Amino acid sequence: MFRVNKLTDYATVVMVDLVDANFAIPSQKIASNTGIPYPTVNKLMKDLLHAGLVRSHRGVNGGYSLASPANKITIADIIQAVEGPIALTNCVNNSPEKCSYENFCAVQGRWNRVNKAVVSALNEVTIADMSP
Amino acid sequence: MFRVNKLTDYATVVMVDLVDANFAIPSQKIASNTGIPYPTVNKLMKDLLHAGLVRSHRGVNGGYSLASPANKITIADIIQAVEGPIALTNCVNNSPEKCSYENFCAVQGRWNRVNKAVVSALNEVTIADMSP
DNA sequence: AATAATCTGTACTAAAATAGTACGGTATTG
DNA sequence: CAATACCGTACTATTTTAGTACAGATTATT
Repeated sequence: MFRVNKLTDYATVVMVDLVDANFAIPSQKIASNTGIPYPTVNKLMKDLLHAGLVRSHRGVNGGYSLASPANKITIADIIQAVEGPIALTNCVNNSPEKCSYENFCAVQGRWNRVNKAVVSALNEVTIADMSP
Repeated sequence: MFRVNKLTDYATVVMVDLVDANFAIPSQKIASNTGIPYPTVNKLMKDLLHAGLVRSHRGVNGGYSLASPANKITIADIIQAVEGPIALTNCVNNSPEKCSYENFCAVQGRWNRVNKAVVSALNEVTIADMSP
């Protein structure tokens, strides 16, 4: 099935929960707000942090907040944060792997166009759009 | 990783191999043309046939041919043929499954917009575009 | 300075989806 | 009627994803 990871789905819910928050929200709170299990929220936050989509604050009153305005963070950003580079097939330019048929394949290079179209579609929707 | 199945990738190669063919091409021939293993080609052809993307002819001189002009068959068609309905998450309208958080989820319904954008991106590229 | 709250990194396990294989059966042509 | 080629189902192995655990690091508050 052609779909995003369940974790990516969760990640959008988490990100939407951070929209309009004035203070940092701890994982524990995010978990109870969203219904996503606490350990899973923790795992997600690490990925979102590494990708620079959220900021973290440790210690008492710590937690997470968005690193940019909600209308600047797109679905493509979230997918990339959780799943890595968007490469629909191995023969797409930014794929982390190589295609073994590359040399004689009839479609070589042509997936790039498809990939670009999908990435721009995913870049058109922001978490501000996803927020109630 | 956000990607199409390997089989979908193969399927585009197979479909491109059928573009400009004047006669039905047997699986065996498709396999040797493309480098995709024969049993895998067989499996693919069944899916493509069921989806109505190719026509089959049994017996001597049988094989497969495109069911429509190459510029009418899109990448979205092929993905759907091999992987089923395109539903990026469970909370998308045409998803075969249901989301268990549905009632209180903050993003409920909003993935539909993303899904639509992706589907139309995938419908803009045809196998004629993918063909050398 | 001590304490409690909270993030952070790594590694492991379990579950699910995908890829690949096998084989007996059916239709068509010559 | 024999050779060619499709067709349906079901199984197995592999890979990917999801979920869990836990020890360590940092900070605000008292």
